Amino acid sequence: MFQNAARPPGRPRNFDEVDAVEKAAQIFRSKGYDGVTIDDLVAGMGVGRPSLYAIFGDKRTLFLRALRAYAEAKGALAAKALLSPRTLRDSLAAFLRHAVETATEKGSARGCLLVCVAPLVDDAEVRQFLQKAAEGAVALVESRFRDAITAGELPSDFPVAVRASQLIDLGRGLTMRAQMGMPRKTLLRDAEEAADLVLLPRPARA
Amino acid sequence: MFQNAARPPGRPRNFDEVDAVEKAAQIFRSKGYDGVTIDDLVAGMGVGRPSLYAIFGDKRTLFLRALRAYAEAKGALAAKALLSPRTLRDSLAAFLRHAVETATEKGSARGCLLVCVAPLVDDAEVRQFLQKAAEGAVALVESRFRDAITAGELPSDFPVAVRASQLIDLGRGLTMRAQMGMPRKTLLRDAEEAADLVLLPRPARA
DNA sequence: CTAATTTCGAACTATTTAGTTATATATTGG
DNA sequence: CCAATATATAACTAAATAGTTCGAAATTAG
Repeated sequence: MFQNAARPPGRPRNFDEVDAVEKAAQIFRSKGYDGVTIDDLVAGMGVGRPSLYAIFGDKRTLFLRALRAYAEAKGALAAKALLSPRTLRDSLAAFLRHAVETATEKGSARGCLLVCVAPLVDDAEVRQFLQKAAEGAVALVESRFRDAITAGELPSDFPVAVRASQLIDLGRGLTMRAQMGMPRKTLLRDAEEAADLVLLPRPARA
Repeated sequence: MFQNAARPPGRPRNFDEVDAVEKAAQIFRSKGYDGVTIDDLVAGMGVGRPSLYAIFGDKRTLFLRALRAYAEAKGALAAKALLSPRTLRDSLAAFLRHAVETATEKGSARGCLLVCVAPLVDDAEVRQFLQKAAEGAVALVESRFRDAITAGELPSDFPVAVRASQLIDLGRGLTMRAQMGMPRKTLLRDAEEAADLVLLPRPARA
């Protein structure tokens, strides 16, 4: 009863659907939304033009799907970097390093689909998704801060919400700079500095 | 001898060149580079199509000109916000508030041509310009920090370069969030928090 | 008023692009 | 082998787009 992958009737596809969506995400990441033509997608995904329309719908629909897949994958990796057992300082640094590394990978487009290209897409559903994703990222960092408070790594009055949002903003800044061509080495150094910054204690009250 | 604006021969233009470039910048800002068609520019700039080509060249050339004009105007305002006589804390906050306000102006596109759209343009000259502009912004903040050290507002070992770069990154983050539709009120609050953050003293050495 | 100059407006051409259709091909099930 | 199904390849259509051309209009100079 494990043979649930019975081949469906009809000519088999000569591409993998999940893989094709991943490729679409990379195409959008490197050319932006408006810069991508259907021909770019047909060529880059290895899917015939009629199949593309039949299976993935139009460009907008495909973009949304690629965006969701990208965000899910990236979110999982980011959570792993942030939540693996380590000191708080190292968690935050690992989180930012991961952002820098994916944004400066050799042989792939610079930048990030979520940070650099999706915000420019003029579409309500995309905007809504981005807002949710951003909220999720902040909440993840915030929860890491709270764990640190519980573990006694941070004082209980540490401003978790503010600092979490600031860490994400600093990560966005690093990613934007990656997109602009700043070298990885510089950005990795700045990632460490950013992790230090958001952990600075508030000055003692008067 | 002040009549140096002698009318040139030929039919006079019925648009102002500087004003048209400004309008072009707003069109690019609201639709991105690839999203803008020549027809968009013709309609939005109030310039006839053949005149547009004759006077401004093709889309890429016009974009570069619009970008330079936008950056110059924005840079001047940012410098004014940053360098007007006030406390350091208020200078930084004013700088970030200004970024938030222009990125969330009613009746105009959200975001920023420099932060949100130009980095996605796949063009060496644009990239080079952006790098210079970013360097300039950091240098401006850095020099404000140095003034503050001279004025005794900051300790002489304050890490001016690192914190200046971080302030710009935080500003980029705020601008990206503006583009994503976050309300001005929230962003203005976060601008204040960001100004406070980059001024936190380093912990006393052991 | 005439000639020269420059812009304007509209139309035109060639190219690119989105989306569809038609036919051939590969597979399952009987 | 035959019918049914799903995909692949290529060609097609209609629309959008970039860039140009051409005659009319507005101005200066003589």
